[in-house]
Amino acid sequence: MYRILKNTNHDVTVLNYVDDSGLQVADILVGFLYLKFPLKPANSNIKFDIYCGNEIYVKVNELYEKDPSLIEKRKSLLNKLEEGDSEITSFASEITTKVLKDQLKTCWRMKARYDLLNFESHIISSKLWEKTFEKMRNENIIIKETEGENIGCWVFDSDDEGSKIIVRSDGTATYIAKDIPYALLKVGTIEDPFIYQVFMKQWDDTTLWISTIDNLKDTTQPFFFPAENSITVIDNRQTRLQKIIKEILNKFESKSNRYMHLAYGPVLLSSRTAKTLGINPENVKSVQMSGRKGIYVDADFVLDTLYGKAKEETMKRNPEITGKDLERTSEEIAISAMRYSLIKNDLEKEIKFDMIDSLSLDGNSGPYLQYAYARCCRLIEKSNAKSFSGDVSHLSDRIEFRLIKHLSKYAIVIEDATKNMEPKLIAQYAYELATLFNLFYEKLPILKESDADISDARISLVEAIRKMLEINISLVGITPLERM
RNA sequence: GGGUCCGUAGCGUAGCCAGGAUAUCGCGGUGGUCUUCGGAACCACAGAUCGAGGGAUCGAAGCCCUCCGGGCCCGCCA
Repeated sequence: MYRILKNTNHDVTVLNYVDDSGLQVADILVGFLYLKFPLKPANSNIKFDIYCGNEIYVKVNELYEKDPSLIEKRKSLLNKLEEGDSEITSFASEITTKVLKDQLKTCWRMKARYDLLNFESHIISSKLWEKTFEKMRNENIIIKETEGENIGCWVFDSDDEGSKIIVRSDGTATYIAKDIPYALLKVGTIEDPFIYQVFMKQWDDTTLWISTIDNLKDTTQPFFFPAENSITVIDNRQTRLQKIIKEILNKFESKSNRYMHLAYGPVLLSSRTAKTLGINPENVKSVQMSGRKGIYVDADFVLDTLYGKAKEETMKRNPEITGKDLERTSEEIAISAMRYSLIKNDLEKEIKFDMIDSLSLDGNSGPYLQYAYARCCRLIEKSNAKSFSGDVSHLSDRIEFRLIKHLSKYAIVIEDATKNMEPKLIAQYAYELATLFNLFYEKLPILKESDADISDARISLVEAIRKMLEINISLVGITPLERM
């Protein structure tokens, strides 16, 4: 969506909310401090984020059942984190930063990019949460329960979602609580308290900023808030919580129309793929992933496998591509296969991930689009055409008319995709264009055409297709390749 | 139980919101195209009572109702 909005002249800022506090951080700390997990994984090929998330986190959670004293240790760590114990806090920050950097590597590999990282821990330490809590109390948006099972908690009573605890009876803020000031910040109801610093440069040469608690007042500060419209992109399992947040925004000011939840469906594992991971689902079509249970496939593994296949194919077809070019080409093919499979269907529909099906580079796939583009490029290159002034009136075949008609729908498709937030429309449009082109290529001679007028017209048509493919596949984050 | 989303060939999907004629595409299957403009391609065939039933309509996969089946949400977890 970032690419689509940006290219339709919207001023877009991409925020990434980093969940760097709470229980899961304490779990990892228990692993390092009490269970004496080494600071570096024994196998140096394992990324640090995977090490923490899939080894330490899993083991620690298993051990809680056998050794309840660990739970006490976690609680004491959590308290120290919330009180800001300097030794524990800085260790935690060291760990979460390392995890974050490794997670970003994978995101970047898939061509995601961000403008700003916001940290959950900063929502607390900047007093943003405190101010929001005070406001909500003052305006009676939340009330303190004096009886019943939620006694002592601050609760929001939603009109149609029931009541929701915002602050626990021990005074700590729940998960949803920290989303409220963040939402208020986005629409501009509260002032931005953060100071920003450059975190690093990204793959697309843009700057990634982070909020910081350090004092850097002399530096030039960028402005990130407020936004005219904010789009919160999150799993459709969070729909209920997002509705509650919207409702709370409305209690402050009627700005909730500027806050929208763009939901997407989760990636599930096909039962076939789940079986290969040792789970035996009975009569079930798909299985939810769970890091804690070890039921998952990780993105890097899939990309690495795709990369291997793409490399093999590329070497077979294009022996002259070698070295860095070969690596780059194979990587771009792998990424296009993955990205396209994630966006070609409805955003809200769950994605059934199957290890075997997803490794296919044929049919309705990202590489198919790249292939059509590469074919266009080679035709243009071989034609030695300097300009494209072929006369369309020389075109007369039905397939040529269909192509021209399809090309002309471009603006409508982009508008539709943008207004309705449906990136799949662009993917589908590009796929149909590629399909029509392949048919055209198969049925009609282009360079071989003996009539020069017709040939020129067809070359011009190919150039139009090439350009349109380039624009559209780029919009969905696929890199056009001249050779593959 | 309440809310919500979904059910289209063996599998995965488009079309549904803004109703029109023989329901899209891919994978898989079968059979073809090929002295190649690069076969990651193209063509053909087989494969679907669009979950079931009812309703309004000249007309329903689509809209309304009922039922059946399934997912997700309904934590002082995040």
